[in-house]
Amino acid sequence: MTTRVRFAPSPTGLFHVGSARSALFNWLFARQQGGVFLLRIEDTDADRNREEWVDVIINSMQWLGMDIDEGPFRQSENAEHHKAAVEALYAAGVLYSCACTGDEVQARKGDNKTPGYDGHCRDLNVARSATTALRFKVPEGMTTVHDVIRGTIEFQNAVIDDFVVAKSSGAVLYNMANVVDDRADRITHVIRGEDHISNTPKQQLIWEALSKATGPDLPLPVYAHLPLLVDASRKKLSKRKDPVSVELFRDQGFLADAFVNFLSLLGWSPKGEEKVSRAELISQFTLAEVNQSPAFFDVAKLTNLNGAYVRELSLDDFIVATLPWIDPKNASWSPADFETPWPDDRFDAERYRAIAPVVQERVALLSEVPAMVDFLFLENPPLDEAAWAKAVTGDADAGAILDAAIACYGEATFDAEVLHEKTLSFTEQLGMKLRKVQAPIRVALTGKSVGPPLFESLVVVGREEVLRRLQAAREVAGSTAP
RNA sequence: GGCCCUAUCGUCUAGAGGCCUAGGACAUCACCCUCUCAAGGUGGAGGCACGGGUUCGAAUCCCGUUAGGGCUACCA
Repeated sequence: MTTRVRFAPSPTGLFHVGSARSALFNWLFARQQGGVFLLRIEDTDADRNREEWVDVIINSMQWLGMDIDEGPFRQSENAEHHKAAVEALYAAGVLYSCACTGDEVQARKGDNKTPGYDGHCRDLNVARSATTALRFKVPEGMTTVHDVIRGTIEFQNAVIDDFVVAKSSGAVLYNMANVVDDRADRITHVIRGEDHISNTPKQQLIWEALSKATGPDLPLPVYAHLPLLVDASRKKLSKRKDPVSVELFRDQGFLADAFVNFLSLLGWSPKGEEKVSRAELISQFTLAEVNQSPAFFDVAKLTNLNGAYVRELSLDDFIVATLPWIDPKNASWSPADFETPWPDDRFDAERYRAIAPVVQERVALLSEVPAMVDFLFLENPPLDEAAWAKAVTGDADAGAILDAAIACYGEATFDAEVLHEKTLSFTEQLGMKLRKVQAPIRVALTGKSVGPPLFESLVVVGREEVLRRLQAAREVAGSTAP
């Protein structure tokens, strides 16, 4: 039997990292088993769904490279099947009509310890109407869930209340719709978050009732409940409270491969190195090895991993990957709320390509690139006041250093090696250290005290412009001379 | 409250009774390298929640306690 798994999100908010991790583990498992990965949008709650969230889910999955074999399907499109299944179960006597309102249930419950519905209408044979819901008649006994990750979990049926399967409006609810679809889609493995554990016995009950009432007699799927992803206060990640939307990470310049690799490390670990390729992930992944305790999403670790992936890119790939941040016109997509610090017409692809190799080694996030190369495309790069004050206007030696640099760079060949040597020699003549001498030159050139290696930067900017900037700085430089 | 899940460095994890003086990664600290910043290298600090069993032997198995979390909707 071929493995068939599904990722079944509800489009009720941003696509967050917890959902992405669930999708990933399903996808990895499907790919490894040579199975089928399908996407089912569970949009039966019309009040909470929004079409734009569907697009976000699909776009995010595409970005992460999780290709879907079947779908995306809309659960809402199967409404007739859901209703037919409900009727079949009602006819089979598994369901009963209930006229209780929520308030009535609450009022009767008082401080009763038993949770949920009290079974008030269970044997009342209430006539079905537009104000009655349909409840599942939970049988006596015990329901046992076999979970690949957690082992056997037993539920006394007495603590499972007679849950609603179809609203008075006729709308079919999650537990029912989900099972009907899983059966129709011939799902073999249900891989989802731990927050669904308590739904599982209900779904098993429905599954078995359906097998009996309508057939076919399908075996229960294998269940695997993934540990939750939690926030800093160890609570389940929330779409509302936590800024963890997948698109946000893409917009900050994380690479999809790094992101996927990091996600795979939450609740699971590969043999050996943590940095593993997608192919290796697919071949190594095992559901049974997924651990059982909740994990916190550590952005610092993701960032570090991302840096490693960035450095590993070929020069061409690096340039293409950074296009959205440096040359938006030629990029295939654009990060939200982002503008290059320079006007389009001042961007120069040749210069960017020349500096890119040394920039690539220095960024962890692609979004860090613009600030590192802005001095190439801006006539007057923004000045870091503190750096300027310390290295140029406030340094008594700055004048002498800039004088020497101007004299030297006016004649030297503009080659990084050569400039390095020549600078070293005037540094010695001044009786200083290169560490000190590079500071005012760097600030004069780039406006900042940190950036790409100085000599490469000088070469890319070019003699004429270098001299202009150094002279401008010289005008205001600190000096010991009168 | 009830049911259920979980518990190894700050974080993610390795660990399937002796290989554990508990390993790795990120973060952190120190040093080295160095034109700034990164990267890299070396080293340091840092953990089995607690209490009982079982066993010759427990991070690992059992029980309890504590703590955290999930669910407890005519949401998914």
